[in-house]
Amino acid sequence: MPELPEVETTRRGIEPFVKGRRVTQVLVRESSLRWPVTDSLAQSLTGQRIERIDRRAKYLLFRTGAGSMMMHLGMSGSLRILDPAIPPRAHDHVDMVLDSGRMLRYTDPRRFGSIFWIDPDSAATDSHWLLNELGPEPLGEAFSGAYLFDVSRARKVAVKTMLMNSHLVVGVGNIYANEALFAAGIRPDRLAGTISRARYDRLAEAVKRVLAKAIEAGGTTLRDFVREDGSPGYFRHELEVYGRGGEPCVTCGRPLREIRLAQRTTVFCARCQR
DNA sequence: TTTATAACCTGAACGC
DNA sequence: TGCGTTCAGGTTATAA
Repeated sequence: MPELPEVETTRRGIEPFVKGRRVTQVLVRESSLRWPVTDSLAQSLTGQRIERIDRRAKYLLFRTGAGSMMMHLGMSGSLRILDPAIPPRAHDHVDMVLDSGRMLRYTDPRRFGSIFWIDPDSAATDSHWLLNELGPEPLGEAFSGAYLFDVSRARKVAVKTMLMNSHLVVGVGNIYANEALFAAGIRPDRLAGTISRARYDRLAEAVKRVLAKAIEAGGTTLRDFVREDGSPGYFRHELEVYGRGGEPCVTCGRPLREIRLAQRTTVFCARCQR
């Protein structure tokens, strides 16, 4: 499920219940996620106080004085704040009981997510091997039209594929890549190296706008993280192209085209996007 | 170095 | 109703 806005919404949703709390018990029910959840997680995290939760790309970093728990939600992961007495259901893989009497529960049917313990030095500098080659945050100042123009010059790949390359910019998944390219009026299959600086300015601005709007929309659902039923905190996207192949373009009314690009469903308007 | 493809899993939706 | 097929919002490893 989660793209960057959902991960950020998750962070904001659980932080009030987790920040400042000590972890009294860690229960790993299923350790075979994207990478194995090792014993060091429970050993190191138990007894620690979580000082804050940061986000880098789609990773959540639970900071403690002794290191950090680094978590990725993969394609189907979610977190909820629950009463520890609530029995686990299928795919509830990890529980973290807090000294508040509540519990943070990790659920992930497809098990594409991951949970690591990282030592204090790596945690302080974000030098973990999964973090240290990531591109800039899309909502930060380092991400701009000038940056995109610069990194695209020698590339012979479609602009949408480049936008989803986490080494160049993090957090732009399939949904928001489609949406941002529509907003910027750029065809997803246009080669990255052939797009002008001015158009990259529009694209960078569109990426920021689309992501910020989605994060804002997530704000209305924060309370869902403490509900027992249903999946937490995800919101209905207001999407203009994704999932709408064949339907009329919201701008010109022509049917939206759907193609496969780098194995991912890609939707665009052949008239509005050039 | 850049790009393409396979792989990790399960579940939902769809067609027959 | 049941079964097989396809697809899913992520990311890395490996091959070309």
